[in-house]
Amino acid sequence: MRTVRQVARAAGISVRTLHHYDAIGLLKPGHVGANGYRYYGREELLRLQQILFYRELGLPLAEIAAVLDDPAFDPLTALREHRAALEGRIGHYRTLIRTIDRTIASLEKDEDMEDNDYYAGIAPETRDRWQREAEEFWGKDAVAAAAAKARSFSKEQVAAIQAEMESIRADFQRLFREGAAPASDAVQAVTDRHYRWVSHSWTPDAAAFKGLGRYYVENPEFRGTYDDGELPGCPEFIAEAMAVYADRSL
Amino acid sequence: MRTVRQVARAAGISVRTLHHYDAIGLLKPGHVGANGYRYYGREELLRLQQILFYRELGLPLAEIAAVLDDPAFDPLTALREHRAALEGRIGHYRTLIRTIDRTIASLEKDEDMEDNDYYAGIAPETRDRWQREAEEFWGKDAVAAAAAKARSFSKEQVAAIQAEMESIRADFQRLFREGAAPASDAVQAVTDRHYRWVSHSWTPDAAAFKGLGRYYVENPEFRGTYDDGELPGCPEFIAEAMAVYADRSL
DNA sequence: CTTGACCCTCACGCTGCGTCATCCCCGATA
DNA sequence: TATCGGGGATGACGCAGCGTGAGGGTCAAG
Repeated sequence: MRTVRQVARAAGISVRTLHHYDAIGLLKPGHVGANGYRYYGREELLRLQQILFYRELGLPLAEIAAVLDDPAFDPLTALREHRAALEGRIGHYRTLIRTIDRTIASLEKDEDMEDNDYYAGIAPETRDRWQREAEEFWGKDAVAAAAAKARSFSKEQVAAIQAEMESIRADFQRLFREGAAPASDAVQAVTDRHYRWVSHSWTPDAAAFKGLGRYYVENPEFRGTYDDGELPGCPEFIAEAMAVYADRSL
Repeated sequence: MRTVRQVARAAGISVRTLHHYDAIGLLKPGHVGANGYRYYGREELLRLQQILFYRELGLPLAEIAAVLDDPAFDPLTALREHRAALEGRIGHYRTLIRTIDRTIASLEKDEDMEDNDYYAGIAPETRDRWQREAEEFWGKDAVAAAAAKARSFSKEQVAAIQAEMESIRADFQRLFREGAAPASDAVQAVTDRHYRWVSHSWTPDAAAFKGLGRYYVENPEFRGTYDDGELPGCPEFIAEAMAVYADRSL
């Protein structure tokens, strides 16, 4: 029969943790003295070792309780699910790291750039053509307003915005390759980010957002941006996702 | 001037989130009406875009506030630190996954095994090699005695013992990462647990315990167990702790 | 009997909102 | 003008897993 402190020292945890485990019913002391003192026996120590093992693996305490208390609950299943969850997190973090790398790269480049232009790095004649096309599509005023707004961003903001667009594009392409449905949650989530991205310089309504989607399909320049020469149908996929998004959320 | 709902829809976040950002001072409305209504202008929307961008990268809100509010605070630095933190988490998760894989393997093997073998889940040829190496190191008799003792445990005991070893290993690695001294109380406490763990099947004297430490350093199999491919020096650290322990307590 | 070392029970804090519950406000309609 | 529906606002609890006091009994030793 060991006291909380003795158990805590032996197991390398805190007394508070034992209190907590007792409170949530994960590990109750073998005996409780008349004075309220907790006493732990061999059995509890073994259970504690099990708990700490699973905890080390990152399983939530509730899962641990389920594994230990429900004999029908298969630890193999629990571990495999947990493993999958961990891999998912790793993938997520890797995506974040890639985006950060791109942001860092463009921030570093930006430091020796003078103006804050979204389209820095793109040939002037191309930019002019884009502008003419955009004006035809949405009107001169809208384009001018968007451009003015764009110029108001700081270098960091521009860099962040560029990086975000790269990330969105990559996500769209990945989902397209994976065969996701335009109306699926995953695709719609990316579409939402895309909508917010567009909103940096312009706040389109449902019709305008759908129009932008069609623009991606019809304009060869944009097609090339999204299909990368090897993803035919990707622009249509994105346009469809945008149409769904517009109908649902705008 | 947009209301909370309008901003929330446009940005794809919830009204509650805006309330929250206001409460913690991350994003305050441009104006607050006499009725207490929050109104957001262009400036606030721009700031919100920035916030959401960094949030996607996984930066905590406090960090975001620092980046946006302190002009002296370099976003490059913040991003690089965050990147490093993400990589750290990835490494941690990978370690967990390896441990889980080992556990799954031993659980699976255990199911069609009759005897309670410590090294369930490890390929027979590997076990044989370990055995030969151990016999060279400590002698045939000692190894045979240890093996016999090991077979006397129940399944639960074996599981507990395995769990304890995992826990000890994790503690050693953590302490090593934290830069603890081999002779420090914390490290010696874990070393004591390790000594007691070893004693399950074998009661080494001071010289033998030190020898086991050297074995951890020299044997690539054990090195890999302790340095996990990213903690070079960890085996030496443990060996040193064991030597100190042996001199002091054995 | 007094320490000093332990034990106990609250209970807030941290992260980032989700989710009610309760109540106020505003524009449009009957 | 009374009313109603769609917001808007302010608490406040909940979640995960304890850390960290606060305030107050208990116990063994001197």
